Amino acid sequence: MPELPEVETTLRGIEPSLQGRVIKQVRVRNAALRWPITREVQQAVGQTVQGLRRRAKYLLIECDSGGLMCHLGMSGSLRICQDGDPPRKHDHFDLVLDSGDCVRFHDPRRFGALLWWNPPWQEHVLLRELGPEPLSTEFDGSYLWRRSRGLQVAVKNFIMNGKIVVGVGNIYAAEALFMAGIHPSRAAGRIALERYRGLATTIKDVLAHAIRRGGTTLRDFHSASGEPGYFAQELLVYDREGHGCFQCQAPIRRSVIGQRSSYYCPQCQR
DNA sequence: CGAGGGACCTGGTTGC
DNA sequence: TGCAACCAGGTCCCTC
Repeated sequence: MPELPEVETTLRGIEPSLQGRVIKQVRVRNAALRWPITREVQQAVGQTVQGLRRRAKYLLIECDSGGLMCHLGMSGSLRICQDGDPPRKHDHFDLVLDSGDCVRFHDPRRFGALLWWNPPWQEHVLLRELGPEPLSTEFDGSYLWRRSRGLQVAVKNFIMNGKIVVGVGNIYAAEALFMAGIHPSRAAGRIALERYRGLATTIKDVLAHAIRRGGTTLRDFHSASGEPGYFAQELLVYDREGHGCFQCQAPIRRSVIGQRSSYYCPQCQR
């Protein structure tokens, strides 16, 4: 479900309910997420939420000292409800606030995570080695070009590698490569600087545009308020196998690259 | 070091 | 209708 735009949409949705509130309770119904939820997260109890931020696809809830860190994995979502609303299946934890609101985490596949971090969050082991944010100025074509020299890996895997750049998931990798006219299985080290300039631009464009649209809803993504995202209607290649390319009418192809489905136009992408 | 594959989970869809 | 196979938005970790 969640790529960077969906995480950003979620953050914006829960922020008004969390900002400045005291966390009264961290209620764990099922600790068996990607990593077991530990007792450390109870340090949040009694602390005031100072702010929310996103790093890669991690949501950080900054408290007075330290904070919580949540990842939505493949199928996770956070929504605001009232403490006392009956939990549904797969509602694994709640952050109960002094307002009576409750931030509720739902995740059928349980690839998500809830962790505690001690400051500075930048040094957390899961965040320390991450590449730049795609929407930052340090991420550009020359950065991609520099990092890719000598690499044989497919460019699609390259841009989905969080040590290179964060937040580019399977959907938006396919979309950005199509818009840049680059074949997803081309070796990353065999792409010229000019083409990387184009790719960095399309990555920024597709992510920024999807955020404005409230994320992509393919199956079940809903924002914190329950609204679906509206980007799915605008996908150019993702999940369009056999349908005509919007640019040249050739049938869109699907192939597996790095164990993930990859969609591309065999005519427009080289 | 880079590249590739398995692992973690549940549920929806597809095809026999 | 039943059941098995396959597929899914992420990413860490192991092996070669």
